[in-house]
Amino acid sequence: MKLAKLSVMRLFQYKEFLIRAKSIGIKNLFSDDLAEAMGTTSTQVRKDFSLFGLSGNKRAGYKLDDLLAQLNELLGKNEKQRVVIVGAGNIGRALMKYEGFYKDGLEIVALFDSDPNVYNETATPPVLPLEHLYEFVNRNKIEVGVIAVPYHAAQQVLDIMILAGIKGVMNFAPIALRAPKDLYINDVNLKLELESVAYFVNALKRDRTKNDV
Amino acid sequence: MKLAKLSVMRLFQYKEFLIRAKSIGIKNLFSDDLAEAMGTTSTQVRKDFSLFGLSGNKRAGYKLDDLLAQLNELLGKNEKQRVVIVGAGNIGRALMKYEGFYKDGLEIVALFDSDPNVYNETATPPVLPLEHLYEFVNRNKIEVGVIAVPYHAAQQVLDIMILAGIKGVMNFAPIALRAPKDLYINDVNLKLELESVAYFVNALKRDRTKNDV
DNA sequence: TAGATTGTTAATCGATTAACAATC
DNA sequence: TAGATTGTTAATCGATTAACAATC
Repeated sequence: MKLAKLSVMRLFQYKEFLIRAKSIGIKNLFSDDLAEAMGTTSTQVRKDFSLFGLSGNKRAGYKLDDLLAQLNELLGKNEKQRVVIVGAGNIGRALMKYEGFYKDGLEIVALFDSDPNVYNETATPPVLPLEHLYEFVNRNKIEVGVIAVPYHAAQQVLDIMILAGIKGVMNFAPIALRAPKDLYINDVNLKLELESVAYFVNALKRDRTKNDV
Repeated sequence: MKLAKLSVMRLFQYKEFLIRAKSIGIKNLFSDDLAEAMGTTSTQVRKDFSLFGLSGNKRAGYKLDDLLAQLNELLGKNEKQRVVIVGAGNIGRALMKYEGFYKDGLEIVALFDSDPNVYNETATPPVLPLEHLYEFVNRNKIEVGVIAVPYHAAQQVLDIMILAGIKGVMNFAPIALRAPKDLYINDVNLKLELESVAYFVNALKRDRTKNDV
């Protein structure tokens, strides 16, 4: 299957919206309704669906329950995905505390850190010594990891993860990680994202000023 | 100026790398060195530079100090950008505590929340009542805001921000916000990012299984 | 000079958007 | 049926990559 990363991301968002729509009693909708809610176009919606074989009815649009069932199937809601987080700093702990994961099939099973002061083996999820990372991941066959450590530690953590069997990583460290091609890496750089907002605000302001003159 | 969003993002990353390189005494480098460090190609690096008029020397590559100075100029390091965060939950507080912002020109000047239990007017930055958002932003001419509230409150918060004069927003709420075109919005959906990692891990596994058969 | 590197133009790739036939 | 909506094919757009001339 082709990756079509951006389409997949939107499928997750359609799903999110459909769950909300269902909760307020909606039973059927058109691609236009979805587009409107998502801030995209109905063409985009139908294109995404077409890519993944999701189909509706040429007269009555989409049946919400059917669509949702198909999306759940496609996106693998049914398989729980267990996740470890390395780094119990600000970001690691924020993710740990986020309650929204569980109902969508994501389970944070443990955090790891190198600082003994934050160990907490009896918490849920437990915060464990970094040295246990390999063994924990390997024994529990964990496939998804989050790297939320300072940049100078990130590559080292990733190397352990790979050895232990991790197949996909969400990386918050602001560094280009080296990894084999079959590892899926998703870099998220929050400082960069915020910096870019500031940049574009300034850039647009300059533009406006220029055009005013 | 064209937006070239992805190029701008990379410029910030080049800058980050140059600062580290400088700290270990490097004085000159080639596009190839930058590419290697960033996990991209030298063509990409030179293309990015070319887009923004950054030039090197056809024989000796780039002088680190010059390049850094030009990048700082371009990316506006010199203007401090003040930022408000709305929502003092997990994400809002994690961002607040992040120390890396200040040295790159970003200053979190206040958080806002609707829960009186988290108010703290004397902290740095202070956590203030949401009702003060409009007045604070307006009076201090803040232009950048972060939305880190639950999705059902996000649009409301954005509307206040816009009225108060905010021009760019980093939005963590998983919802498509409605806003005039001249507002710059950067959506960051952490759950979605993690879900997609899990998805691609499964998808690639399926692929591999299929090919093995 | 010969070799290495930059900077730019052209080609390719992937994703979005437009157009429109099929059909309920 | 006529009108509305889907699903797909073609066109466009933006970003990346390849090719290569310029030149230090």
